Amino acid sequence: MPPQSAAAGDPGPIIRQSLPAEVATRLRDLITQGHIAPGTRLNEVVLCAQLGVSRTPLREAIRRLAGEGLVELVPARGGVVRRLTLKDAADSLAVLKALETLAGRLACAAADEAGIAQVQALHAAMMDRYAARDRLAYFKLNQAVHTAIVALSGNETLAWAHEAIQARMKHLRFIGNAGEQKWADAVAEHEEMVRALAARDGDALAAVLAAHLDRTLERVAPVL
Amino acid sequence: MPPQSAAAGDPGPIIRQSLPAEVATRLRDLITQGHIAPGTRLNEVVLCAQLGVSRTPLREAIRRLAGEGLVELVPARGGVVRRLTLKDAADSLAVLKALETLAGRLACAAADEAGIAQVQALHAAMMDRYAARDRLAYFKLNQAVHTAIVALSGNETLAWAHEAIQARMKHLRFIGNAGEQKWADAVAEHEEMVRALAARDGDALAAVLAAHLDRTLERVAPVL
DNA sequence: GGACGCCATACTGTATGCAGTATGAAGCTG
DNA sequence: CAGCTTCATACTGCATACAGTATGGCGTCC
Repeated sequence: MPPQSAAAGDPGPIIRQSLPAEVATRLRDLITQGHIAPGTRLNEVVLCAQLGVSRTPLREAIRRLAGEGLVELVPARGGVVRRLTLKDAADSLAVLKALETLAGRLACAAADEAGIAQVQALHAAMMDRYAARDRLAYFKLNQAVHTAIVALSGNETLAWAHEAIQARMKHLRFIGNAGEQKWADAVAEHEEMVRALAARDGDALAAVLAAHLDRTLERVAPVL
Repeated sequence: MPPQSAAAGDPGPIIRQSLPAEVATRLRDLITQGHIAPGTRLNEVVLCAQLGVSRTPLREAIRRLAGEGLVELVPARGGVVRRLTLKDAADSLAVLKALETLAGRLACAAADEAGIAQVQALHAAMMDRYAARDRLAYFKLNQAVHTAIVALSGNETLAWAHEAIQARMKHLRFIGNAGEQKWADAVAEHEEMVRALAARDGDALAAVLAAHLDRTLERVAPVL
């Protein structure tokens, strides 16, 4: 969501808030979008040249991703991109279900009108990208909707945990959106979600979110 | 749980699996046990001398703790020990409640006899330390019981998230155990937990865990 | 011919040097 | 005397050099 200021490879000219954070974001994208395959060793020198930074901030970024569970740190061999099993996906989705269910109830109780409007705006933007069949943008807005709903709960720990676990699943969700019917189903479920939120019906929202995540497992299972 | 081999300050003689990990553990203990107060800036050079390591692994340890949410990383000022507010505690406990509730149900359904026996053994050990009023050992075994129950669920993501959030609360729980009555209540609730687990009554276990965590908030609230 | 052991290589892990920046104190001015 | 500016200091963030270790190829021995 935060605009990556220095997209080019050369040393950014403007102010930057945190180099390792930025590097981590870029690396994360590289992994989730499949440019670095699961099981691949992250060669530090190569990535240094590729991302235009030195080893120190790169290493910190790798550790950060390791903390999120995207890469595994094996001693004396560095970081390797974590390979997700079907069980991993099922586990993560089960936890996401518990978290989003809770978040949904809290959001309906605590959210202000502006927050709900913001979710609706994100949803509308997502529908727009869906209509245009812009998968990458749709994908990002999809995640943003879920994140926004969780944020509405007002529970920061909840948001933190959700973000961390969602990050692990990004790759799966990204490649798992194939199939016109599945995609349409997911979109329909999102419609329901936003309706339930607008009506502030916590139970309904929780139910829809739970169902949505169950279906998500079915949608991503084939790729594993 | 893993035995810290090189407890002394000098460079460890034997094999070590990962220096930053070990440093992170020691730093974590320092923070959770209150030797470093919340709000304190982590001066790298001082801690280097204190822990007997160089800046690089220490920095990595600090980043690791930042990833767990124990310390906050402010640009150009390094790491400061995070100060928990009442809201933070309430938020974390709400999430723990969702996680442990789920874990309890899964554990009752999936655990094998050996696993249940192990939890019972930990509980017995905890009761022993309670009888001896050994607060530090009780505290650690208490955490271990919760962790073991979550592990019995067989859901690795769940275990990961639980561990991460529990780490943030360790300090609070450590200083929040004051008061003989509160302590006795907590122990009684633990008795119930283990009984429900042994009976494989998922609903009952979930209910007890939920109540236990609600009470935990009441127990730690006074210190905030 | 196959298997074991040795050696060269490449990569990670650690230490240290250097630059940028925030901070606090001292001096100056209104 | 108060407030502001300026400068010195100390600390973080980054870069790079060094050391330790796993790995893959090659030669040798059985």
